[in-house]
This record gives sequence, structure tokens and C-alpha cells, in this order.
Amino acid sequence: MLIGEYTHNLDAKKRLAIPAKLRKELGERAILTRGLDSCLFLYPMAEWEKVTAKLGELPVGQADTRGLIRLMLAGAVEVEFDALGRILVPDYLKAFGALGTRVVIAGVYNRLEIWDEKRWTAYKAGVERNTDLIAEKLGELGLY
Amino acid sequence: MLIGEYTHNLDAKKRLAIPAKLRKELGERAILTRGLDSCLFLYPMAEWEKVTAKLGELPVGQADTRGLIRLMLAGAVEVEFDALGRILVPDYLKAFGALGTRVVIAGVYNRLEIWDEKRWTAYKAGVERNTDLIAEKLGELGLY
DNA sequence: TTATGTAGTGGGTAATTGTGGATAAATATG
DNA sequence: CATATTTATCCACAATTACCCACTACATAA
Repeated sequence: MLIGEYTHNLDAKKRLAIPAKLRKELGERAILTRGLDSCLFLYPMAEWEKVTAKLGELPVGQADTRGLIRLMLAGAVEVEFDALGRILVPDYLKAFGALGTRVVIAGVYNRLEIWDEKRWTAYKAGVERNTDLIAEKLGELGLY
Repeated sequence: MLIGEYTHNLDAKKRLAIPAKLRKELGERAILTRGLDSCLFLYPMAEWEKVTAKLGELPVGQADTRGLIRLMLAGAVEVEFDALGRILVPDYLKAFGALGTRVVIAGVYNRLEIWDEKRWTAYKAGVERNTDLIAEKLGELGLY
């Protein structure tokens, strides 16, 4: 299970250090691709295979799911970690995620999410504004 | 069942001693995450697994549940106890809980809650002011 | 009261981690 | 073919974190 929130720098050479704790759960390499809500997803190999399997099962009829499939598959790159645990973010993905220098790496279940820091902050604030709704959901789940 | 209220210091290195009595009920490690009312939750592993299991059942397609999942998981960290029973509180969680030096650790059912002392005092005062209302609710529940 | 153990606080040191730059290799360009 | 530009590998510094130890306070029991 990948969890946690870390803030790192995407340097001038588009290198991004993956937190050591999380790196341990990923292997030698991983798959970086377009995600939902303008962030990037970084999947461990094993998880990526599950994802592609699921994408194949989705109904091809619906235009929106088809679009999602295209984005995820076409946008995917296999990235390796350099000696210091950094990955290289291609230009088009950097653009897609609107990534600046300060970048947030978040563990979400079976993947990492990579966000521009400002967007992440804004996104969180937006979700937190719906606290009632969330509390309600949590209640339904029996979590509180 | 975790119960009791303790006040400890969060030191300059963001270490927080968990009361020995409570620690016995937690194992080697636990999950620290964002809670409600600006406090932090510390879950025993077994409880946390229940939470993630439920999160896993939620539909990822809906934007609001996606937000909920992100907040819960990205906000969580696995913390270990050092040789003296202390955990390390990450910056973003310290900020979320508005934690100063004096910190209250309270046992609540299946989790610990971590509060900034002032907020805790204020919160308690607020609740005490509504005692009538609470008593009423308790009555509805058949507790008195 | 004194001895003894346990719990919480705080600090010092060493190892790890993240950052940014330097150099070398590869690729493209005129 | 030489030059520029990008890409990869390597290295050095700074900051953070993990680990270890010492001190104090408090409680319990002799």
C-alpha cells in the first residue's frame, strides 16, 4: 500500500527524486502516465499490468472511457531510477501535469500521484470544503 | 479499547512520545493520518486495514470519492516507535493539526487522537457548553 | 525515607536522503 | 565533419533523519 505526502523539487533537467520510503515499494522501474484531475500516475510494474488488463475490459462504445484509455496508454512511459532514485519526466507529461519546480508526490493505494504543489494545495482545499459530504460518506463507511 | 487523556511534548525534532499504557495496545507501528476537527488520528494496524478495505470498495469514477480517497491515503503515514516509544510527525501533518509544543493524546474507541493542547481545551469547552444538547442525544440512544 | 524501576525529555553523532552542478556520452544540426 | 544540443552518469554538498545515550521526574515498594 502506497501512502504519504512528500514535496520535492523537479529540477532544471526534469529530474524528480522519489521519496526513499516509497521507492522501496517500487522496483527498479515503473510506469509514468497521465492521470485524473491533471496529475500524473506512477505505477509499479505489477500494478500497471493490472491496470492495462482492466482498461481492456472497459466498454469501447463510450466516447469518454475511450478517451481515458487513449490518454493513459498513449501517455505511458517506462521510467528508470537513476543511482540516486530519481526519474526523468518527459516534456509532454510535465506539461500535462502543469508541473513547476515544487512538486507533490502522494501515495494513493496502488500508485503514486505527482502534482504541481499549487494545484495539489488547491485541490485539497476544494475537497476539504466539502467536509460535510465527506463526513457523511465516512459515516456510511462506518469509519468514524 | 483505547481510553485516557495525556499531555506530552512534541519536541524540536517533531518526535512525540506515545503514553506507555496506550502503546501496549498498539503494535510495533501504527498509521498516523488526518482526522476530523483538525486533529490527527493514530490507528493500530488492524483498524487501518479496515479503513483501507472500505476505501477500496469505493467507485473511483466519482470525483468526490476520488477526493476522499486521496485525502485519506495521501494524508496517512506509517510511523514506527523508536526505542523510547516515540513517533515522528511529518511536517504536513504537524501543520494540519496546528500542533505546537504541548500536545494532547486521547484514546477514542479504536484510535488515538492527537490535538494541539489549546485547541483541545477550546474544543472541550465548546462541547461542555452544549451538554444539554448532548444529554438529549444520549437519551435518544438509550444511554441514560 | 531510601532504593528501584519506569516513563518522558532532550541532545549529540552518524548515516541517509535530496539537491544541484560537473563531466562524459550520445544525438542531432549545419 | 565539426559543432551544438541534449541526455546520461557521476560527484559533492547540505539538510534531514535515524540511532544512541544521558538526565530528570515520578511512582512504587522495601
